[in-house]
Amino acid sequence: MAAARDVRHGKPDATPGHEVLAVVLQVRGGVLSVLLWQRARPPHRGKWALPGGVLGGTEDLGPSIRRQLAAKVDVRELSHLEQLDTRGQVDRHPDRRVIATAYLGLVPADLDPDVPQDTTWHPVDRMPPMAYDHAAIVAAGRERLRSKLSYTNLGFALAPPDFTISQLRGYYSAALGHEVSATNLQRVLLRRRQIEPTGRTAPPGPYGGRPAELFRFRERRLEITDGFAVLRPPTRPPDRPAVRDPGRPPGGTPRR
Amino acid sequence: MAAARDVRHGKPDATPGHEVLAVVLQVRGGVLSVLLWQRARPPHRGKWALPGGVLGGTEDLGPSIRRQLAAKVDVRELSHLEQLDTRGQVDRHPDRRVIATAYLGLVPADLDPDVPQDTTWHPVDRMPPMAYDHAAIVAAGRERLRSKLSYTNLGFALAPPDFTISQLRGYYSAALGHEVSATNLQRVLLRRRQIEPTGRTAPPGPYGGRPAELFRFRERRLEITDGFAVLRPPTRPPDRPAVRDPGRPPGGTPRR
DNA sequence: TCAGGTTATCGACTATGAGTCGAAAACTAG
DNA sequence: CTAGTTTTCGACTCATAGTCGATAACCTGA
Repeated sequence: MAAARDVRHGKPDATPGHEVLAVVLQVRGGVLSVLLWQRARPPHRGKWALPGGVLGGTEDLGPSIRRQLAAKVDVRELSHLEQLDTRGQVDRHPDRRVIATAYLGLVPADLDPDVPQDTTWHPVDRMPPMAYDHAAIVAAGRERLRSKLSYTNLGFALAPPDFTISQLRGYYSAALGHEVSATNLQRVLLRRRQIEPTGRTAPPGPYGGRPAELFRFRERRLEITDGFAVLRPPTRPPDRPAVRDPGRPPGGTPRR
Repeated sequence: MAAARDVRHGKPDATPGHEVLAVVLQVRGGVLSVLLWQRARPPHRGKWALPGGVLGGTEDLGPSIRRQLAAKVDVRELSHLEQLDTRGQVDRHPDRRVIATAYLGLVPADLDPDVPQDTTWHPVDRMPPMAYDHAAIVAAGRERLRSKLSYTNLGFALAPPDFTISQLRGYYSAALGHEVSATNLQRVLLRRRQIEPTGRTAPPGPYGGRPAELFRFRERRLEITDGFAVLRPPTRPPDRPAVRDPGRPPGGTPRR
């Protein structure tokens, strides 16, 4: 691979091109999936690629990725978009030098956005043959999501506006790749004041069962959960009234 | 500022240039400082800028920032280097479109690398007038350092090979911006197995006092501290299939 | 040599948040 | 009403972090 460098790029001082790409993730049917389109033309004909394209000459990075994404999916359904990293390997593109800035996009579960013919969702655990270095970029996106679920409220971007704890558990376990306890998830997210009950309930399942309460995220923009940094500042002064169990008002529990 | 866009950039489809920049941080005299050089020529003559420069035509991003840094500081003294983010605002450079990929570099305390005439260290809390958007990039670098100190072993990049807990406390509090308890720091880093005693001690201070034990970091490459992710996988006991099965055997899918 | 001052280390205690488990609640179907 | 199902919640345990004070190990000066 490195051997190809010297012969492949004729113009050493040519300004490299710049493209933007996006790893768009969604939990679909309980499985974390990524939006890919299949290339119809060389290079990498037939392989699957991330949505994206070359940066416009007067276009900022963020607006550019939104514009490119609009060709593959309704951008309004994106619940989150953040920059991932930038890759400049000389040989990452076979024809010419292209620097790529990758983004991570998220779509709430239960949505099924219209996509073009060449575009489909693929479970991240069963990726098709990928073009360029896009497989590595997807891996970076998964990792970013996984880690941010721990110390931010990013769950809001995976979940629809209202959800039960069971559903939320499904989104988290799909994104994290391991089982998540519903009890613990609820307690943790309530304590962090990320979610709150809506007061309504979801209809019971086919076999009955207690109807699940519906919750929502208090905030649908990214916030880092404070209080989880280690080596905190010394005893934070009486700034915060010591968050007490926000869950229930005094007389909450039903009869006996 | 946005009003200037349309008149300033004549060639809408011109390929933008690409540069790399680095926020190089070091704790100097107990104060977190950043390496800056003063521009001798317009634009932004006299203002201070981050080390960096345009990306070579056959140069990867990482090698490029190392090459550019070599002009300002001995790169071999860098204890850490990682990509920060990429900025493509059309008007971030007054003359032409330049996309910048920023890096975060760290130099261990107690080193005093040779730097050119135009280059000096500046306490991050007293920044001089900055060129371009470099002030914002420095802020991003500080934040990255601060946050990674909490959940990685990045402290190794701030500290010299051997150090006392007191010294280490100084590096951490300078980088974090608040006091850090030596007792707690030692216990936390020992438990995470980030540091270990060398068996030697440092000479006592001018007023005597118990000589401090010397410690070192076990690993001088970045490692994320596991066990601090919230919502961990379920206590992985001895065996356990560990395989998630979205579809449950007994029940069917939710009713319709 | 010893008393007093200085700095580092360490153990004990407390606080907080997370993981586990099982009982009870609230439904459906027959 | 009973049996089966699913959700909710309290009580417990565990792990890690923050605080405080006692003790150790060194210095200087009388």
